[in-house]
Amino acid sequence: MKPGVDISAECEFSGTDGARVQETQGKLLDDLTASKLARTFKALSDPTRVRILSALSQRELCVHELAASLEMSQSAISHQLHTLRDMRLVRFRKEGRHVYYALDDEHIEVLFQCGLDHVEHE
Amino acid sequence: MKPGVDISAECEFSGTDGARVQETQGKLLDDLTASKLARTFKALSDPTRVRILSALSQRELCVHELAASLEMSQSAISHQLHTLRDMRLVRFRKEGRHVYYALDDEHIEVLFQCGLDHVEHE
DNA sequence: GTAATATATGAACGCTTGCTCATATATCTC
DNA sequence: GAGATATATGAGCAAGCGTTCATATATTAC
Repeated sequence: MKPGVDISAECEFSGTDGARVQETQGKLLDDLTASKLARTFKALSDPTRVRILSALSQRELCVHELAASLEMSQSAISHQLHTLRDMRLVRFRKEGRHVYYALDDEHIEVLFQCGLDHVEHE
Repeated sequence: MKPGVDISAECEFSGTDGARVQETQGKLLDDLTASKLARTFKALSDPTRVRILSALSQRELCVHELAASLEMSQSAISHQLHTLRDMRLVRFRKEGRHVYYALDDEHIEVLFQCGLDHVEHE
């Protein structure tokens, strides 16, 4: 009933609730970290990108090989590679007219595998 | 130069390329698994959902407490909880007018933490 | 030089997503 | 019963996303 330092919780037990809310807020992931984390997962949230990473986990591949392997247009693959590059999940090297892409680090493979475990675990 | 069993790769070395493509295709994640995996990551690809899961990793919370903790509308939180419920990432129990949500299993926490490691690792 | 190949990218379009707002349902208090 | 509280949900809308198509750039072959 007393006004208190409550934020906006209107649950029946406002006092206790306020304390729980404040404690939760204190331990909550900060906004920046939450956004970064969401961004990381978002990079892996599309089937095409997942398949690209799956292909690259075997060996480096040029754009055309990726397109042929996934049976998708070169343009679609290039656009997705752009996204993956922005996220620093892949690196590339040029060789003549070809551009070979590879996974940027093994850490993303760990995350990838971790997701796979979850899928198989269900 | 020979037509071969090539799929659609037109790289200069079409033969070798075809072999690499076929080998890549063979080891590639199948479509269903790729989609499931993408779906799993997509569930974690939004800052609001990340923050909800972060809050629930501390303790179970009712909708209103979540809304207050994240300083978001009850409706927005409810909609996201619906999504998380669909993905079986949270479970809930009713107690009077309240509905308390909690993480559904520890496995999602592993994946969550794995993503955090990646973010901090960068 | 021209032609072909390999890749990147901008525009457009349809689909999805995350929010708000209004409202429905359920429970509790009186 | 009426009114307040807690949650869920449908409609609507603006923003984002993933593709295609057309085109630009770069390299190689001739």
